[in-house]
Amino acid sequence: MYEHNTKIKKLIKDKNIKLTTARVAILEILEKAKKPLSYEDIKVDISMDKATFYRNIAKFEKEDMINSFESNDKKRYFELKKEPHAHFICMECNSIQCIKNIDITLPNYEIYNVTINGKCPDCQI
Amino acid sequence: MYEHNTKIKKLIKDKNIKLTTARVAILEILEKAKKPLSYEDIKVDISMDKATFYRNIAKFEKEDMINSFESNDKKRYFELKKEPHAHFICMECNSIQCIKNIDITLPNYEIYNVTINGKCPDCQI
DNA sequence: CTATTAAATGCGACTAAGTTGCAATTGAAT
DNA sequence: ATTCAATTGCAACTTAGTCGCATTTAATAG
Repeated sequence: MYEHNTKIKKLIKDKNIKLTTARVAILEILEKAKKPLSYEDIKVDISMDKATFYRNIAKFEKEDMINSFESNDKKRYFELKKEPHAHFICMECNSIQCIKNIDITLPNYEIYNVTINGKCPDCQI
Repeated sequence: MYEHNTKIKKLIKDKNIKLTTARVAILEILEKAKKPLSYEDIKVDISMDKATFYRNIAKFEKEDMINSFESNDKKRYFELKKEPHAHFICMECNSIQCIKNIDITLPNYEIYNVTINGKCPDCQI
């Protein structure tokens, strides 16, 4: 059905959730990608029902394993949670870029996610 | 049909778009609100077809009169464009707050919009 | 190793924000 | 007042994401 990978398996086992092929597959793709992916994106690589995908994503978010945000194209994008960073979304070409050299703090607020919308260097006239 | 207001009328006339009652009504409500509103929000005050609302919003955005962003509840929120500022969206209570004392610049990027997701002070345990 | 059972999967039907086509209406300009 | 393009409102549509339910799978106990 899907490929396997011991590192990813450990990641799942460490949380107390069931180790399933679908979960391994999702996390493996997210790790390989090294950029946020949507359901449409993962579907290119593996055929998985969207209900399964989104239900697992919900579980991963609850277990604090992934981040997500909505892009310009109305789709949610997901990535493995590593060092916190912001995302830039270009409103011209819809590309998504991870922005690491920015950090935002607001006293008394807990910040999960920062999204910056605008025009990327490539899309300036 | 809707209320009128000379200040808003001027705002429309200054762009080269038609002055219609729907447009006056939308801008007037956005101005009164002083916070971003969704279609659902404006519909509480005036009965306007959603196609009319969204088509006018699209025109306002094209004319650079308003800002918009998507909140946690999957709805788009709109506000009159004034001083640039970020928005904080609480993922617990879905409230939206304007954050003025933050400014983000990225060399070679044009930034339209910054959204911060997290937990607001009221929602910390 | 097999039986048990709670959790996970996949399918199809559904939801809801936003979009589109089109006929009727309105507002700016002559 | 007349004209004509732009705008409005309705209904039908689109589409990402959700939900119910019957079937399958993974973890555990025996």
